[in-house]
Amino acid sequence: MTIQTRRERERAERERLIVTAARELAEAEGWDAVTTRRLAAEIEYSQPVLYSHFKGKDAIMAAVAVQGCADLAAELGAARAKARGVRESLAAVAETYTSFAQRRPALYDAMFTHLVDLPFATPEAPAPLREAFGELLHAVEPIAAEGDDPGLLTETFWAGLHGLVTLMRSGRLPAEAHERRLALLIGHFAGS
Amino acid sequence: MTIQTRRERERAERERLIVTAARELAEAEGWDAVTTRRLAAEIEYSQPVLYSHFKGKDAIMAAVAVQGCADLAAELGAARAKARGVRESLAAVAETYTSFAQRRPALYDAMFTHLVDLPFATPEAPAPLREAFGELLHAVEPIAAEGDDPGLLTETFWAGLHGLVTLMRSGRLPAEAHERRLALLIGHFAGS
DNA sequence: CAGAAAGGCTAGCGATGCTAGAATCACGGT
DNA sequence: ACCGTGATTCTAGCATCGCTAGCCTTTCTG
Repeated sequence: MTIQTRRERERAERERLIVTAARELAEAEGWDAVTTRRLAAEIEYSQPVLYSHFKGKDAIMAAVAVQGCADLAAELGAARAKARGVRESLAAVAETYTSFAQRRPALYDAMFTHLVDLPFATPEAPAPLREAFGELLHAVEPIAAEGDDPGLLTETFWAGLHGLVTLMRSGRLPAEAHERRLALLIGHFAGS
Repeated sequence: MTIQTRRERERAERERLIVTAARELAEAEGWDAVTTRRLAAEIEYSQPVLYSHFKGKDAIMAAVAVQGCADLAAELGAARAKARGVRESLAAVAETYTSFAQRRPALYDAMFTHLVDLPFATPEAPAPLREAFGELLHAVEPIAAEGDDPGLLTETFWAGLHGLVTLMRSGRLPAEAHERRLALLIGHFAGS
């Protein structure tokens, strides 16, 4: 038994090694630099080892995305804890969200831009994904009008944040007006 | 002169052929199917011919994106012409925008998702891009409060639409609630 | 009509994701 | 103690990608 469990423990550790190496390489040089060869060299194993852990490169990106969602959820939670009122919570969460996207663009892409076959809007979604959405939900819920579905409102607000972030990062929106656009979005959702 | 102009005319025609072939292939089978070899076969020329017209595959996608913006601008203009009031115009434009994105996902990706080096938010941006944004601006302008910059408000509203579209198409938002989310977005911008 | 020049094609380079099959290692039974 | 067995890892290679160098044919010019 002990020998079996040691094997499994080492295997799990190597899997974590792969995911963190992929994340760090992506954050340092972008996802284009994360080739299977480069990643294999980084973990000091050969390429096929990657495929004994993950179905392919996309699966590795998905694992990175899940880890990223945990990070985001933690940051959002911390921001919400510091904020006082309802509107301040919303603003703090929104600011933290867009800041996260700008500080860690590669991670954000894996989470929300790249096509990846993760169950998202279902109960089977990985816990970190639901937690990150839950943080948004907690901030949006208080500003929902009677009769509004808080979940739907959160999704819509999230879409606003996501749109701002992606359009700005691709150069389609000028970056210098970001704060003002964010204020407009919050203003229109929190009721001026 | 005539022979020179004929040459140039034929060259321009072939360039249009490349762009439309790329667009049709992308819309039919997705951008992954648009390889330089496949595209060359489609236009019945060899690969290097593509590179005598465009710097690379990304430049071809950019040309397709510009063409797509012209299409979108036309659709938005038609929708706005039919609508009566201020709020109806906004709703019609929003509905047309998201419908366009769902009907022609590959085209939409080239325009607004794919990383492409087109000047966007500047006066040097290609005319179709400015026209498409102008259509949005015309619909959003009337609902801007005094003191609000209509351009910034349009950008923010656009971001909301873009976020809804991209998150839904990647499976991160459930598609069946799209209409209700869109109604929420419009409601919060047009003042309940 | 010979030479120059322009344009298109064949062939190939380096790199990608992924995989088959050889080789190596640790383990268990006699 | 030793050898066979099974799992694990690596070497080598496939098909395909975007892109380009260099030949070759065709066309224009003096």
